[in-house]
Amino acid sequence: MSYERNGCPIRFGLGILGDKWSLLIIRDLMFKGRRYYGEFLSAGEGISTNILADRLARLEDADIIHKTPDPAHGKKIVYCLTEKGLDLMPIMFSIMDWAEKYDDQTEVPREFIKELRNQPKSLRRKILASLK
Amino acid sequence: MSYERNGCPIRFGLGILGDKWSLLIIRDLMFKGRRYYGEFLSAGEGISTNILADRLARLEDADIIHKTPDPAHGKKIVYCLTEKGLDLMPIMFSIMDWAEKYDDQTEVPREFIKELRNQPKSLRRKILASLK
DNA sequence: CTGTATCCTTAGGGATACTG
DNA sequence: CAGTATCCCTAAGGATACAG
Repeated sequence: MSYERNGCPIRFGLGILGDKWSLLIIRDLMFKGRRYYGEFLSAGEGISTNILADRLARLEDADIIHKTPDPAHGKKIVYCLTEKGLDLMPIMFSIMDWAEKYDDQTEVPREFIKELRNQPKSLRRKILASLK
Repeated sequence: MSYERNGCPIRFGLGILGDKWSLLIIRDLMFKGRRYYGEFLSAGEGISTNILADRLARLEDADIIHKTPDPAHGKKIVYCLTEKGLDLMPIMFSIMDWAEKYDDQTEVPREFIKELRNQPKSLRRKILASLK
């Protein structure tokens, strides 16, 4: 009910963008080198455990993120962006551009983001993997 | 509470993207030639009058849209995008690209959208004004 | 035609305690 | 550490009637 997609790309996009938390999680994965449940939790945004777990599950269902057991630490679980998730990057960049122009509180993106932007897609994943 | 901006462009963007209706109204203004309250209402999305009025007011507060009395018809009111609103276009395009790639229900954007995309920004407004 | 006002329902989400 | 399970509360939003 309320809003079905039926062929509109904007409505489709709103399925992922149209809530308060998903895009922040994606941002953390994409630009901040956060990869663990605990890192999202303590990111200072104030998301609560149940909501975080719910969004992670939804994003995984939508094939935007992917979870794997951390090879290094036995217990931990690592989240990473899928191809589909990485392909959200142009949206992120265009939002950043807009905010940079119209929000005086927005800081200029960090250097590595500018750099990232100029790389071919194939290199972006490597750059992200080397973060932090 | 909950989520303040303090310098993050994504959080800033979520002010417009992070709800269910605003982006659909912007889409209607930007690509569908809808300009009147009544046209938004009967767009088939099922928005109700109070919500529509509220979103229009918010978008106007955010300087994304602008309302003027219709010079032609005495009673009507015309909504249009401001410069700031028009500058959301790259975000729209990037969402469309993503949806076109990953949503099999999404139809290829109509020809004029492709055309619009290739125009310099200065011409886009004119093209939009001639819509419908 | 463009909204307000009201009422009511539901979904989102915070807090907290608990589990594998 | 990575979640579930509750409980509860608020804000979002649908329906409808009414007003300028």
